[in-house]
Amino acid sequence: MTKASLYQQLKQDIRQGVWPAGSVLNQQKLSEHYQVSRIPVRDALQQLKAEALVVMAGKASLMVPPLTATEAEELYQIRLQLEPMALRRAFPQLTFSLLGQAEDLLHQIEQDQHLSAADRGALNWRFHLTLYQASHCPHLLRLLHSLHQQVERYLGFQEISLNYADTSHQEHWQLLELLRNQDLDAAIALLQQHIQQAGELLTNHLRQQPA
Amino acid sequence: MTKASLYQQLKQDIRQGVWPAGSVLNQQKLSEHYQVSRIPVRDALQQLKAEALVVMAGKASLMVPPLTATEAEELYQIRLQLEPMALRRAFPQLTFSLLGQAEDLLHQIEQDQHLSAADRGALNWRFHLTLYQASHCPHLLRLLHSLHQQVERYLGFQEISLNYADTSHQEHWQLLELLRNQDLDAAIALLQQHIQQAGELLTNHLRQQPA
DNA sequence: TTAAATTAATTTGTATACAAATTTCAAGTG
DNA sequence: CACTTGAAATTTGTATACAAATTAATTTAA
Repeated sequence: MTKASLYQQLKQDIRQGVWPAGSVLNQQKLSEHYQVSRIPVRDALQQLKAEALVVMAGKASLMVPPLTATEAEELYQIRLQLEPMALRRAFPQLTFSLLGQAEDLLHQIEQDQHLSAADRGALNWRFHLTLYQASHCPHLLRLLHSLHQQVERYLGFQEISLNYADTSHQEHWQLLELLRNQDLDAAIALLQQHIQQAGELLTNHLRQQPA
Repeated sequence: MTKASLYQQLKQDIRQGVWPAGSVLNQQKLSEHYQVSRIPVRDALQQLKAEALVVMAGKASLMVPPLTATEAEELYQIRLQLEPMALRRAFPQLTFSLLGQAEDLLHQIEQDQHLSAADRGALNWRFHLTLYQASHCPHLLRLLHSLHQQVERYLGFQEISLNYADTSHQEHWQLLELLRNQDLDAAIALLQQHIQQAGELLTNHLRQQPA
């Protein structure tokens, strides 16, 4: 387990619930679990801490942060500001190649029958990122990636993905169509509605099933 | 030099140009300079890396990132989206106590005669933060803080601060006045103009004096 | 019984030493 | 002369050991 991959692995394990929300992550436990010394564990934790994927719990201990409905709403409000901005800045530089790549991802989601909710979520997000990448705004993309990671953990639940998967997927096709037709305003409007809806779904879920 | 303070110190030293843009930060050099072992240096660097206050330079080395005019513009565009949002969400929860605190900061800027450009910049930012804090949006505040840190390094230059200091300061008083009068829309409009102007000043400076 | 204080246990923070990787630089080749 | 190649030097990555701090458990006092 090399350093970069320990960071990746730990992040993935947090995402997948190996270390659930509220877990206190102590260095020795982690170093034993991943069969490395505490030093690379510390390195990974420092990075995760700076990204708010783990948070302080007390004076020195770190934990996987529970996400409240209020926080989720906040995160989606931020995305509601930034993702349209990313799309607007990407729009003039969208190539056929890029739109094709995005379309490929949508086909992939349709074809792969045995896709877990998590995997489908990852592909959906890659669809968004593929479009945004044309903006050539590294800081904006970094922020969006970071914001997405903070909620990613909660997107696998049945209550969220069930029934919504289809709607969301159809909206992705619509978005692609609007972009192909050079209708930026409509695309932005659709994107905003898309994000708002996803946000409401998550916050409602969190309000019903706190923690 | 304890761990948290090494992180703070290193950040401050980057801000103040001890390690200028483009500098490669190697661990041994830093550990000797700060009289600590490489371990706390690594911890601090990991955190700074995750905040984009240092960036990879090659496969393993880290450096203080130069800021291009394009990036500065990007960062200010992001702030232009998020700071109005922060003010909007803060507005209903702004107390007289908080507005008083903000006013105190403005008085402090006026009274302290021998204030460096950096110190004045820090107080100005604390003025903004004081208002935004009423929003009770931890993630938004964290982002804004992070965004500000990325440009802070460049705000001390004469070309930027000279002449603009007065304008900026007056706008802060205006902003406070509008908030006291419960005129949110005007406050937002002023804030947007305020940020835009600051952004243009910095990007123009960077275009003239690259690196 | 509760709350504060003290001690014991655990956990984090740091230094040193060594392994693995990267970077540099010089020699060799076309 | 540019371009590889390869070894030397530097630098980063990791393990172990120990110091300092935090957390917990236990005792003591109100």
